[in-house]
Amino acid sequence: MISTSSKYAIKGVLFLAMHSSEAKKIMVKDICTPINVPQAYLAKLLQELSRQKIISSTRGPKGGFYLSDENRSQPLIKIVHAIDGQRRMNACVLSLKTCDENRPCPLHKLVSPAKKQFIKSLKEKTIENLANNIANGISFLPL
Amino acid sequence: MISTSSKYAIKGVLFLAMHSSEAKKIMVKDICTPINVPQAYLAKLLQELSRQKIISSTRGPKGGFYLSDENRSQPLIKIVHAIDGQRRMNACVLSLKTCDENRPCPLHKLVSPAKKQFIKSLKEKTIENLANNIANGISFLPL
DNA sequence: TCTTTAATATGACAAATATCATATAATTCC
DNA sequence: GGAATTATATGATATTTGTCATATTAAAGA
Ligand code: FES
Ligand code: FES
Repeated sequence: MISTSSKYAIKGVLFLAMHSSEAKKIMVKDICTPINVPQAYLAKLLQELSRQKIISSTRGPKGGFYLSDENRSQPLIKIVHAIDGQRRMNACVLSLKTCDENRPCPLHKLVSPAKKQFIKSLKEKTIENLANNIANGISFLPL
Repeated sequence: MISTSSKYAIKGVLFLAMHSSEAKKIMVKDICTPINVPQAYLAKLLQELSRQKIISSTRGPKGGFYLSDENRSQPLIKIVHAIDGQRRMNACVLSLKTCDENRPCPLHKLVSPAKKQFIKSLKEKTIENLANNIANGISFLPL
């Protein structure tokens, strides 16, 4: 449903949301350990997100990754779409060509409401929203 | 969330539910084409399910796979547990070690209700239930 | 302008998953 | 009992996904 890459990307972005700012950029090597993701892998993912303008970065000394205010206001789903593409999330559980109400697979009715709800959440909740939850002890990031 | 193998297995079992009986066994080569799954792959999966007594089989001429009445009354989740193991389905979306309410990851609240609901359906609905839906044109199997 | 620092780009490598192939064992029918 | 048939067992290959390594490019500061 959601790839390991996306999971890592989300972890990384949420970490940035909590600890970085335009004034305080963070290097991958300082992100990977606390969120428990291999450094080179995370680097690749953050680079991709940066290319897609979902997060921000600058290189050189004092450089690193960070989140602008605009970045923070983006919905979570942007991350997973950037990494997994648009299709994966919307695909049929049984991998039928099309997943729609007209010609539903046997599992469609079981899974569709649940999945719609999840996708809705991903579209509604912003990076900032989730970061706030962590900050407030409502949810937890590492490990 | 649910592996390709499980998808194939479910397709195969549902096909058996619709077309087989103790008196009418079906060979893999007659199942794989209509449900669009590679023959050798499907064979392996059905063999595994047979070993785990989730479906039935006999070899030799007039042999093949089939579903007994007892087989039909089993919940869907048995198939996915047999193929994917117990863990996969219950794992945290972000792959944290434990997924529980006490120390939820940032996505837990977004995905947990949806997933619980889906798992519940898989536990409640029997193979027969879904087969009936197909028979009644409520859902569709092939492709 | 030169050195250092960090992201970027590219591609090699490893592991997991999915797919295919072959030999063996059990059942039926003659 | 022997030939044909079909599941079973086992393992090889291919593809995808995840991981690692290296060289390049841009920014900062002296
Ligand atoms: S058709 Fe399979 S999940 Fe919608
Ligand atoms: S802790 Fe991540 S989904 Fe429950």
